[in-house]
Amino acid sequence: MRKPCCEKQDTNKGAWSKQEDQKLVEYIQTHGEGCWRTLPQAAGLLRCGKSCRLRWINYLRPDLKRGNFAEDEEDLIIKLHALLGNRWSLIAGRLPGRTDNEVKNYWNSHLRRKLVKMGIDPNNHRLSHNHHRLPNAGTASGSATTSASRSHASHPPEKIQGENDQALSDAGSCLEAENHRAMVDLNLDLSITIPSPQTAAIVDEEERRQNEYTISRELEFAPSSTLLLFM
DNA sequence: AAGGAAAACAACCGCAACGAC
DNA sequence: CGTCGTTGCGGTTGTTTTCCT
Repeated sequence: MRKPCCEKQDTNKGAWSKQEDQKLVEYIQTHGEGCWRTLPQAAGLLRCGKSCRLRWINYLRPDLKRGNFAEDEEDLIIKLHALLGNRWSLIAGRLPGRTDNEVKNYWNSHLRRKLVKMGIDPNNHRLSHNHHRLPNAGTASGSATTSASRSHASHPPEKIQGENDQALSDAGSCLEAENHRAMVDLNLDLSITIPSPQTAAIVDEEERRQNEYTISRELEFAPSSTLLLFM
């Protein structure tokens, strides 16, 4: 039986105090990021390691860029979401100074609504049925509509199988055809190397990982501006 | 000014991946 | 090669703030 990550009875929960923040920052500045499990005790914090890690990554790290998202950041998030789905850490990785939690929250509170207003289904980045042609859709935040309207990318190609098994099983086989089509669309819109649609439908776990790697690599090396050009 | 609703933000939880042994 | 411990991720919930009536 695995031990829980922290002893529940002796840990603080909820908002962090200034003193706690200070202890954590000082400890990490002195010792660096190390074993999160042992860090709280070493730093004299009554927190579980997970909580410390989250606090550091999301709020205390010196390289964080706080404040409002710029328009180009918004744009990039939308486009990356269309490509990657809810993989916030990957998306955040393309936005210097932003954390996955921040991006996720911003998506849920701002961008999701924004897309809905534009007549775009934020789940799949396609035009909603009741907005077959929205005069200005796609102007406000760039050309998200372009790919969004044609792709079914909330389940990005490389995660069609596996990660979304439950959703897929619910949707049934017709969705596979839909996803299948999305892959073709992605190829058209995003210029991303994806295995042929024929193999995609039956891609196994290993191939899926491989695809994921391919896309990750492309994102890793493609400058943001290049991505913008594609979308 | 007060109260309720909505939005925004912060943090927790559970699970999966990964590495060490 | 299997098991275990740790870390990281994504979903979700709780709290605070802002807006509206």
